[in-house]
Amino acid sequence: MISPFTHRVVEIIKSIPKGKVTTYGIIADYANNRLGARQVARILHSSSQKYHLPWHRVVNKQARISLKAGEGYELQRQLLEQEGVVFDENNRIDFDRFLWWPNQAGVRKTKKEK
DNA sequence: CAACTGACGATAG
DNA sequence: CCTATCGCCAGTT
Repeated sequence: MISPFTHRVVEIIKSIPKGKVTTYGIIADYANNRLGARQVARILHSSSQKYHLPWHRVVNKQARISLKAGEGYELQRQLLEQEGVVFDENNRIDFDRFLWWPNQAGVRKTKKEK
C-alpha cells in the first residue's frame, strides 16, 4: 500500500506533458508537502518503473538534471532532447519555455526581468 | 521496530 | 561558482 502523498506524486508525474519538465519541489508542493522534495525523488527512484512514470521529465530547481554523469544523466538528457527540450551551454533547461505546473491554469509568469 | 539513506531545497558563508 | 548544514519523511535494510 502506498501513502496518499505517494499516490498524489505519481498522479502528478503521470500528467506531465511530453516536452515539458517540472521540479521535485513543485511536485512536492502540489502533493501537499512543500518541504518534501526529497521524498519526491525517493518515490521516483522506487516507483518510476512500477508505475511507468516519465521520470526524465523531473529535474531540480536549478533547471539541471540531478543525476551524475554515468548514473543516468546522459539517458535523461537524451530522452528530454528527443521530446524537444533544449539544454544550454550550462546544461540547463530554459524554464521559461519548458517548465510545467500541475495546475496549468495558475502558471506564474515570472514577469520580473532585471 | 530502529536506523539509515537520499533523482531536493533553502540558507549561510 | 563552491561546500556545508539542516529540514523533510517514504522506502529500504
